[in-house]
Amino acid sequence: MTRPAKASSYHHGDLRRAILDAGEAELTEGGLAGFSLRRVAARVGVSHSAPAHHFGDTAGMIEALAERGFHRLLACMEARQAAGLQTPYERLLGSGMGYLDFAFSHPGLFRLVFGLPAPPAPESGLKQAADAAFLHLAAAVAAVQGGAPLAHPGALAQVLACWTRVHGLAELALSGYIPNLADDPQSAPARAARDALFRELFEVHITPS
Amino acid sequence: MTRPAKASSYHHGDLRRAILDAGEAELTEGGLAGFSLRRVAARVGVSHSAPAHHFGDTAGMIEALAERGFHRLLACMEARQAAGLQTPYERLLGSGMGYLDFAFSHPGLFRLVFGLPAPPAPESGLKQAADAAFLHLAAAVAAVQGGAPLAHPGALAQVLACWTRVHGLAELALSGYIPNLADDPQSAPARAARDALFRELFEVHITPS
DNA sequence: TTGCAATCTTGACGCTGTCAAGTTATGATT
DNA sequence: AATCATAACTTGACAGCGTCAAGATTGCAA
Repeated sequence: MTRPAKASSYHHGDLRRAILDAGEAELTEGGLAGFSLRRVAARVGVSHSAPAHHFGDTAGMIEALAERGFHRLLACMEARQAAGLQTPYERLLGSGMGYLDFAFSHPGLFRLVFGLPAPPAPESGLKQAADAAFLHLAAAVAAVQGGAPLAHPGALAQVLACWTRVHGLAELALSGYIPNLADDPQSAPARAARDALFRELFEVHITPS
Repeated sequence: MTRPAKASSYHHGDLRRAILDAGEAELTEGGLAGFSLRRVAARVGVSHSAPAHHFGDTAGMIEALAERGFHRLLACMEARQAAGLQTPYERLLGSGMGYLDFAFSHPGLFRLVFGLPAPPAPESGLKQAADAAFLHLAAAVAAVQGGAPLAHPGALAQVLACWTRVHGLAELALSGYIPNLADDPQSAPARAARDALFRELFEVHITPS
């Protein structure tokens, strides 16, 4: 339950969340390139340095947005995994499709998240959010292989193989390098096309001749 | 043979190339985030708006750098493919390793190149450079499969599978999400570790249970 | 030699992030 | 109930940024 915004000028009530919402909207509309703390502040209707008060500086706000991004990524993967068929393999594919859903429904946020260096500080919320998303994937792979998540080095390689494949597809498709995949990315047919291509590429095995 | 820079203030001699060199250096040192036309100009020793004269605006300069980036990417792939063993499959793996070489030796340029939308204009130098890199990969895959490059839809899927795998690995490793791969990226052991992981991930096949 | 076009500089404008200082509201203490 | 420390937010200033218009310089061709 979030407190509603107040009418008075000072003490907005939930300004931190409001600024993050506005930042995400700015990211959606203009991408990371034209991102500006002052425009975010103007969109919320507060002074130009209110964001810095909550996030320190630009890097701090970017980091807070990235943490949000990881939460959204995890939510997308969980939603699609749950909607998948009942075999572990289909559920793993569902997680990958959720990964693609996130990339195409929040392209600016996706680029922001993975443009940042991996969070090093173990106690940061960003690191925890990133770990949660990674562990979701590891568990999905373990469910297919029938062992505990990341039980042995080979299991890590399996997880990394899945991750790099879906991530590479997301990045290249988002940039427009994969034909007929970036047109009207929110539509149901576009999503179906992404899913089909992901399934195909995921299973391709290049055989040494 | 490039003309040497002149001593006189006006008419530098080869300013366009000098500015691109400086821009690449700035990218290496500070990444895309802190990129500034004015610092590039200062590094070359010309006025603050000299870059704009050659590239129009910031986007124009970014685009010119991206074209350079694709050329470097192709050169890295060709170098490693030539150094590979004689089987087509090993040569394909070599191209992928060259892709990783480029990503780790020019991380800022790599991020710039693939952060841009795919070039739409067919006559642009950027589009031609991007196509050349893609065709190199398509040819390497075709050599393994024994057909002409991109002869049928299945061949395109094979190429995309290779591309998304190496690209996803490059992106995630560059961000530091893959352990023990971003430390001292230029060293020979680091490169060997990248190559080994790439080879392993490239061949992993997730089997439906 | 003259004139023109390309090359580069200079100066100005608004926008940006950041910092220091000031203003207002909250909530705990007395 | 009055006080006061503190958190929340504003205001004003500063340097750096991209971009544009105008001016200065140079090479080249006629």
